[in-house]
Parts: sequence; C-alpha cells; structure tokens
Amino acid sequence: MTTEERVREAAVRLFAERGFHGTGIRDLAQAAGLSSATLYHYMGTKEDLLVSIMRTSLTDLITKAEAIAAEPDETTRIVALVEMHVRAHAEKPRETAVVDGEMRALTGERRAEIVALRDRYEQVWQDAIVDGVKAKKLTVGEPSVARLALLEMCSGVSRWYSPDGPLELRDLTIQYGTMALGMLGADR
Amino acid sequence: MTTEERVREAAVRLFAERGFHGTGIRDLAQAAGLSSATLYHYMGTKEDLLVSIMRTSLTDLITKAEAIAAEPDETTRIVALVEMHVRAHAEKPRETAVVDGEMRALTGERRAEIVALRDRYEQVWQDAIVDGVKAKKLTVGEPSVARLALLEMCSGVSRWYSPDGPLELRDLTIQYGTMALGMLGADR
Amino acid sequence: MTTEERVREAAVRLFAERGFHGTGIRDLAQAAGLSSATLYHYMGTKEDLLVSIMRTSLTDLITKAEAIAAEPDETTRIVALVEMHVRAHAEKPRETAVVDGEMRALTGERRAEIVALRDRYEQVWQDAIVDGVKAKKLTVGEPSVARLALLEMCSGVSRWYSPDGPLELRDLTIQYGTMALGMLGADR
Amino acid sequence: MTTEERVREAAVRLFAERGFHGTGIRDLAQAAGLSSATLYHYMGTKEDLLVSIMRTSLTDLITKAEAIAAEPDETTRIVALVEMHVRAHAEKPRETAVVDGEMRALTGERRAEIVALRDRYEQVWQDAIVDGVKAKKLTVGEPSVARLALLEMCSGVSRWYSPDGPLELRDLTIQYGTMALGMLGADR
DNA sequence: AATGAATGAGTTTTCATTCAT
DNA sequence: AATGAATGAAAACTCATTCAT
Repeated sequence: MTTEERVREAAVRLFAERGFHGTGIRDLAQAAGLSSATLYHYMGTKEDLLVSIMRTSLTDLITKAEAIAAEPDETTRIVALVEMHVRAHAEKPRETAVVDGEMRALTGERRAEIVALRDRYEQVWQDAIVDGVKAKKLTVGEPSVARLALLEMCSGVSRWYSPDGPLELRDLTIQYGTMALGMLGADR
Repeated sequence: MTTEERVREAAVRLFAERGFHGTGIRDLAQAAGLSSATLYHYMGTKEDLLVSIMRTSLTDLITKAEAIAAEPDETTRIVALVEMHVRAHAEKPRETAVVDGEMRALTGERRAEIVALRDRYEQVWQDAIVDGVKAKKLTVGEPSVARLALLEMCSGVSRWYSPDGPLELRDLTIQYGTMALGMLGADR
Repeated sequence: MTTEERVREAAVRLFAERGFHGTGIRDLAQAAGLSSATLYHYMGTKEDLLVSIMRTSLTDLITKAEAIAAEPDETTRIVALVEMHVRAHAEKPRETAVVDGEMRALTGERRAEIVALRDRYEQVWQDAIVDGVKAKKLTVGEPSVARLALLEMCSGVSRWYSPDGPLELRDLTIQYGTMALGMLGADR
Repeated sequence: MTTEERVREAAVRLFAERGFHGTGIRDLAQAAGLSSATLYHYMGTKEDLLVSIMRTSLTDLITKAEAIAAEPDETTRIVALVEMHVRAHAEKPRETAVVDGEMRALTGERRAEIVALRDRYEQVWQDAIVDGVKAKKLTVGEPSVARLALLEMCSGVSRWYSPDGPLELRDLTIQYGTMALGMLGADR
C-alpha cells in the first residue's frame, strides 16, 4: 500500500467515525503514521482530501448506475440499482457514510461539484422510477418522494451492516431488493 | 420567547445546518443575540446543550410511540408509527436531524443516556414488526433489518421536506404509510 | 456569625488552600453561601478582601509583639516572641499562611501598606535579637540572617500543625522556644 | 541556550515571582520570546511544565542528600545536609521557591509523584535527626517537629538571599550550619 | 439585602497550515 | 520524502465585576 493510500484510508476512517469537523489534521497524521507536515506532501488541504474521497466514491457509483441504466426491464433495473447501492454501502461503509454525511462540510465550488455528482447519480434512480411508473410496473405517489425514501433506506446500510455479523451480504441485497419492490408497489 | 428558548432555537438550527463540531460557541452566541459569556448563563457546556436538545426530542418521540404501542391491530400500529415519525421529522426537521446525526459527538455518560433513549424508541418499532409478522399481517426477511431500513427511510424526511413546498404534510404521511406497508409485505 | 464574617472566613480558607489567584469569585461565593453578586455587598474587590485579611492578621501580631517588646530581659523577650508567633500560627494557620504566602498577589499601594506592616513586625524581632547580642545573652552571625531564619522556622508551623494531632499546643511552643534559643546561641 | 531551556528558564522565573496561577501562558510565551502556540511545541500543558521543573529540582536534591546520608558521623551529616540545602536554595532560589511553594497547584497523579519525591528527600533529614538523637549527639523534643522547623528555616533562604548582597555564600552556609546545630541541641 | 442577567477581557489549549532544512 | 519549528486565528470556557430590579 502506498503512503498516499494510507493517508486516504486513515481519512476515510476518521471522517466516517468522527466527522470532518471532528477530525483534526494531527489525528489524521497519527492514523496514517506520519507527521502532520508530511501529510501535506500527499494532499492539498483537509477539504481537498474530503472532496477527493467523495469524488472517487460518487464517480464509482455513477459508473455502475449508468451501466445499469441500460437495462430495459424496469423492474429488473430498480432491483439492480438497489442491489448495487446496498452492496456498495455494505462493502465500503466508511466511504459511503462520508459521502452521505459530510456534504455540508464542503464550501463553494467544491460543494457545487460534489452536489452535481450526487444529483447525476440520483437522476438515474429518478428515471428508473418514472420509467417503471410509466410502464405500469410500479405504483408510487410522487416519484421524487419515492426516490428520496428509497435512497435513504438503502444508504442507511452503511451505518449498521457488518460483514462479520450473521447476515450474508447476498441475503442483505436480496432482502433490500424485495423491500424496494414492495415500497414501490411493484406487481407481486 | 425567553432567552433560554432563543438559545435553544439557535443551537438547534446551527447544529442541524453545520453539525455540532462545525458550530462554534461564537456562532451560537451571535445567532442567539448574546455575547458568548452570556451564553454560559443559559447553558452548561456546548455538549450539555446538545444532550438537552436530543433528550427533549427523543422523549417526545418515545411518549408518542408508546401511546401508539397500545394499538392492537398490527397493520394500523405500523402505519400510525410511520405517520407519527414522518410528521415529527417534517414538522421539526432540525431537532430530529440533530438527534439522528449528532449522536457520535456525544461522549461518556451523556452518550449512554441518549443511546438508551434511542434504543427504547426503536424497541417499539421492533415489537410492532415482530408482532405483525407473528400475526401474519407482515412478511419480512429479518425483522431487525426491516426495522432499520424502515426507520432510515422515514427519518430521511427531515433532510428534504419543506412545509413551503408543493407537498402537503398529510399527503406525505399517507405516501410513507403506503410505502411502509409495501416494503413490509403487508396484504394489499 | 454575621454574613460579613462568613465571607471573610470563606476567603481565608480558600486563599490559604488554593492561593489568591487559584481562588475564583464564584468559589468564594459558593463557600460563603451567597451569589457572587451578593458577595460584592460585603467586600470591595477581591484584592481588597485579601488586604483586609492581611491587615487584620498583621495588626494583631504587631499589637502582641509590641507588648512583648517592653520585656526587659532579652532572653525572656525572644522566647515570648517565639511562643506568641508559634501560637498564632498554630491557632490561625489559614490567616497566617495567607499573610506569609500571598503578599506577591498585592499590587501598588496596597502592597506597600502591607509590606510596611510586615516590616514593622519584623523590626521588633530584629531589635530583640540585636539587644540580646549586645547584652551577650545571644550569639549570632549576622542578626538579620538570624531574624530571617528564626521567622521562617516559626512561620512554618502554619503549614503542618494540627490541633487534632498528638502534639499539644503548649508542648509545641515550648519546643520552639528551646530551638530558638539554641539557634541563637543563648547560654544554657 | 536551546529554546527549550529558554522556556524552562522563563517559567521558573515567572512561577517564582508570581506563582503558578498568577502566571499566564501569554506571560510565559512573551518571557520566552515565543508565540503562545509555539510554546506548546516545547511543553505539554502548563502543569506539565511545572511538574518537570519540580522533578528536576527535587531529583537533584535527593541525589545530593542520599550521597550525604552515607556520612557516619551524625553531627557532620546534619551540617552537610544543611549546607547543601542552603547552598541549593541560595544558588537556585527560583527553582527551589517553586518546589517549596507551588505544590498545591498540582493535581492528581502529578501531585502524588512530586509529593513522593519530597517525602523521600525529607526522610533523609528525618533519619539524620533520629540517628543523631540515638547517638546522643543531638537533643530535640519531637524529631519530626525538629525536622520541619529545620527545613523551613533553611528553605527560607531562597526568599531573600542574593549573591549580589554583602553576604558571601560560604558565610551563609556556615551560619546556617551553626544555627542548625544550636537548635538541635548539639554539643558545643 | 439580595440576585439573575450581562459582559469585555481573559483563560488554557488546539486549529490548519507553511516553511526552512 | 520527510519533519521540527513556527504561528495567527480560533477553539471552548472562566474571569472579576457591574447593574437593574
């Protein structure tokens, strides 16, 4: 593992555990096994580091979501999105928790960039729901309300799932897929 | 409005907007229209203020949830819990967002107290789901997974709902009730 | 006991235990059973209170010392001074510890006043030693060195003597009188 | 002189002049020619700095005292202790005044450590007096009273002796040795 | 006589960041 | 590549004191 990766990993862990404002540069340096001055060789500012973590995570989600967007069957598409999202939140709980929880710590242009990425990701979900409704595969009140509810439900996984617990990842994604279809009023 | 209420209100707003660690004592004082020294007349430490906000909010939720727990019909009970929770998150988005998002900022005994309150609240939900499954009104994978998913879904409301937007609160709670029953596999 | 006396007593105790700078106005108020605002009805500033305590204690010592100064027998006079000083420090350990230890906390004129009182008190001791030497009852190197050594020795009593301990006050003063004569080279 | 030494020196001077609680971090920084943030490069907390000063000073005294403890002649041993102690207090008046006067500013474990060192040092004196009495070289009332009186007498030197004054250090130690023997009732 | 409210200036300590080496 | 040294600004919190009631 390169030093840069160690810095990133430490930052992801601490930002997830304590939040961006609750994490000091010295904490970061200690967790990465460096002096705080050396840290600045591997990153810009603390906020740059946060943005970089978020960008990587969101870009990855977008790539996967846009691949899924090609799926023509609306029901299959929704289930695939849910399974992908839940899997990502279960496998990378810290990265995803940072993306979901620290957006407000960003300022100015950096914030705009990340918000744009998030919006692009959510648009894939929005389209999937709207398409499903149009095709009469889904029955929802307001599609955007359904989208928000569904995403919140799935993102919460990063807050509690542990791969060491009794629940298999595969079982988790299946259960979430089922719940998603249920809440979206899909045919049984 | 008393000064103490103004302090509390300012704290709720800023903690919700910027997070506990992202809010300084000076910010708090300015928002309450006081000097930072005067602020300390009306609160203990910053963490005491956070605990107090959380305690009030959670105690209120518990009171309402435990009243609903008496409802014998399992389906009706779940819907009532969802509607109450969504309504609380829509009407007091800042208080509830603080409860849901700033627990990690607490330390020691204070943390234990608030965690215990949250657990007590969630137990009412857990019981409702388990009872519903036993009565064959609901069909879920793991009840505790369903509970977590359901609560995350409903709590998310505080992050986006605005009473000034196009969606009526009553419509919101109805849609969430419907989605909840769907995801829990209730009979149609 | 009047309120004013309670304030004084609390101040004496806290100044002795924690020092002037280590004692806050709120500590004082709490120890006296008052609010800090009420405290200011019974005193001027914190420094005024300190001066007043010191003045009372020093004035009392001076009165007693100057009475003893009339004693014609030089040996008897020294012993009487030692016994009086030791007794005062054993009976009022807190007052005397404040006088001996907090002079540096005073500023400006207040300091000058108290230093003058202390100098006046020490002058009686200086005279006693010089007179004893002149009368060939005592044998010392430098009289002022002897005076300082003797006073430090006797004042130390306030730091450790307890009336509840095994040592009777009368035994204490006798032992100190004997040690004093020894160190001043008095005839046996 | 290293920066660390300058910090220490400034702290010793200010703690001696104004007391621990009477000395602010800003005073310390200014006296050491640093910003207050830089100060924290060279010390832990203010209390750590105090402990470090006390530890150094007491450790030095203990080393010297324990070397003297090997002296078999009880009279010679007492005189050697007195001369060493007086010399130390005359040559390092600020360090010793801090040790003697600021112990109450310490809290918790730090206090326990320093009190233990002081007790160890005083034990050497206690043994010397008890041994002298057993050997019939000394005549005292209570040995521990004598020890306290003697130590107070000798420690007082740091409060007034100046190497620039008329009194030679050698004369000072001789006079204190003589007074000590006198107060302990040694044979003439 | 008593006090809750108020505060400007202070406290100790930590912050993120830079830079010379 | 690495870091000790440095710092202005900020952190949370306390200070002694005043004043209207």
